Amino acid sequence: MTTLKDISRKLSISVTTVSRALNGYSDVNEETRKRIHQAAVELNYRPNQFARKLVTGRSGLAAMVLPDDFGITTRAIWFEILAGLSVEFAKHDIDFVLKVSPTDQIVNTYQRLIERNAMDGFVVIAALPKDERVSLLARNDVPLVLHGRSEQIVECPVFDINNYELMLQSMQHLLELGHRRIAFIGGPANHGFMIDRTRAYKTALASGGFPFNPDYVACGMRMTEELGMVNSIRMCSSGGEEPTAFVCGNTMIAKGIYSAMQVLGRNIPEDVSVVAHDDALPEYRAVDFRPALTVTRAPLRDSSRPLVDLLVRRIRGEAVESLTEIQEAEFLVRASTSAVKSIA
Amino acid sequence: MTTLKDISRKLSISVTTVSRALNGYSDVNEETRKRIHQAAVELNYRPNQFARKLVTGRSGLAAMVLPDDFGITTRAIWFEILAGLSVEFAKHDIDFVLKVSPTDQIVNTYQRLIERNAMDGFVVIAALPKDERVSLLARNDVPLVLHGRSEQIVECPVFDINNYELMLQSMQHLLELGHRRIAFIGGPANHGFMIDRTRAYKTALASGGFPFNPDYVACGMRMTEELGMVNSIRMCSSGGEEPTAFVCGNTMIAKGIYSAMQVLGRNIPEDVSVVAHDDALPEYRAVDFRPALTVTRAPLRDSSRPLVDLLVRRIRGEAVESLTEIQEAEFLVRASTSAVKSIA
DNA sequence: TTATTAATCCGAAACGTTTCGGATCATCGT
DNA sequence: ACGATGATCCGAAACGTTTCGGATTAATAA
Repeated sequence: MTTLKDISRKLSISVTTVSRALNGYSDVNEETRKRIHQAAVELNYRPNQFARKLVTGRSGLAAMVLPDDFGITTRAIWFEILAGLSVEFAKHDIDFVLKVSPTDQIVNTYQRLIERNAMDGFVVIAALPKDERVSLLARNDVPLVLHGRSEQIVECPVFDINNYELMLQSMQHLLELGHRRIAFIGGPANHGFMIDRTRAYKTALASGGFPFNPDYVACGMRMTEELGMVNSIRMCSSGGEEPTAFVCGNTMIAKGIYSAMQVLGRNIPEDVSVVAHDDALPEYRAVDFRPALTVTRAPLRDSSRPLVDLLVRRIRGEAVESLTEIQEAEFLVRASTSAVKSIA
Repeated sequence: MTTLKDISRKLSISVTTVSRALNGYSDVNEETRKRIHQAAVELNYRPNQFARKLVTGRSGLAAMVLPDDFGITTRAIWFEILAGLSVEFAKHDIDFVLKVSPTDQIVNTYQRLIERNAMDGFVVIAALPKDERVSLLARNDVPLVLHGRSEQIVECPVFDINNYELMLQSMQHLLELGHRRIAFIGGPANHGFMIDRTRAYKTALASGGFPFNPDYVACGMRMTEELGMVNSIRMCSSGGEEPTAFVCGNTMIAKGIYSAMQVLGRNIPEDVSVVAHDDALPEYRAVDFRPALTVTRAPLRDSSRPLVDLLVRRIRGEAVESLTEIQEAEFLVRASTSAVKSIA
């Protein structure tokens, strides 16, 4: 392993100057900088990040901690997120460490990580309105980036998609098609994105002058096929007025509804329209649904870059006010929605 | 952040002694060790792993690098592995870093990681008989643990399930039920585990005196439902003699075969028997198949602990000869296998 | 000419550990 | 009484960086 001292010796230049040359300080002659750089590549020099950490306080490590029961979603989706983060962090020369912890130990895990003081920052997914993780990190002044907005007044960078707007779009589309009894099968009621979407759902109904029926909205901890299946079946066989359209928190839920409708002998979109939010998961491609699924689309893949960029800028000490990014979703009308059946 | 020096000052004991006390050396009085420990918890002392790394050379970091196209399997399964590794490493106070890299850049990624010299070790999954990753790591003398056996003569700890034996068991079961035309739908032909299983497949046939028919074995890069589906359909509609039984590389493939058989109007197990190897993935529970699936079972979850333990022991410098662990699979007969239909 | 200034460079300290090579002191065997 | 032994402790160096506070020289301004 070659060190600064090796370069220093080889060139008869002080370690200080070698360090400053390599770090781009202005007080080193262009000529000697060249020589130093050249020697560095010749000797295949790699700075020792641990020595550096010791003096700068930055380790080149960022972490994410996940619940071992996979929380709101599935393994596949967590992996999608992890993979994206890993490659984006790598672009900034940051190693991405993954912590998995029993759900009831999550806060303790954060606590220990904070105490060890080894991570430059954290990414926190699926913010709750009052999020203990967030307040803990913020209180200890460790950089974090948040996926999903939080009610807390905490100075940290945030990335989110515009959940309110995308829900509004879906609803307007369905309302224009004449639907009135629109069901909403979403995710965990306490999460920020669900709160936004539910608000938009109610707003859209109200702005059309239509009643809000609580029986038409279903929440569930895990946004899976099963959730879509059991809730759509329940809603369609309660004996009361059935919904004529479903809007789904994601494409997995939609998949469940497709199965349910097949079981119940309902046709999409003739009998019931379906629209979903699409995170663009390769395993659940909305275009491959039969019929192809109408969606609001915001690829999960696309969120890793902004998340990482925001966190890196925070770590570098940029002002937090500028560090908020809201992404709009695309709206893609396909074959799963059509005008409501006239009530013969 | 409290350091050794703080404890040292508070107790008027040298930094050396504090360090040695905390690290369990024998040359410190039991009484003072007590005082030191107490002060350590009072001050909430956490050793600075970077300072430690600087002098010991160990960083408390272990890594795994994955292809961004997910290689032989699915996101969900990679996540299952990652989660297991993360919690097991945590037990040894090691942070687990995840690297995702374009498939054709994997070796470069390893190269860079080795040069940076920041990782204490690597875990390498799905060994190829001649594996460039393995030889690269071994050549640079960095600790690794291998999942799956490799032909290479490289001194590294290995964990594997007994692929040969489990295949033999499945085959014997089917042969005893009278099956002769047994198809094998497995994974990528170049991987160690496939080589072992294929060898067992042939051995079993040969030992019964039955012919090996290459049309009955199908390999594929990705062991998914699709692989099971298309290959079983192909085999059952080629016009020639159809297989009476399938053995599958995993339960996803079996799921694909179940779908295919339904499409083709075949009944399991009346028309065709199915047995699979079961990694115990929560999303594909063999007992939940209809009919319940006969399997050889070796939970993937169970592999993280031995993998991590082996790597940790290797890092600590234990002799490598002892560091090989082969796990036997359970054999569970359920409803998907039955005696072959008599050729009326 | 002389004091300033700018351009380059460098010594030494610091970050928080671990570890080598003793030092000190009481006890023990003879 | 005296060297040996064992128990307990410690100073200082080392790991590889960064950075503070100058030092040196040459060019510029007065």
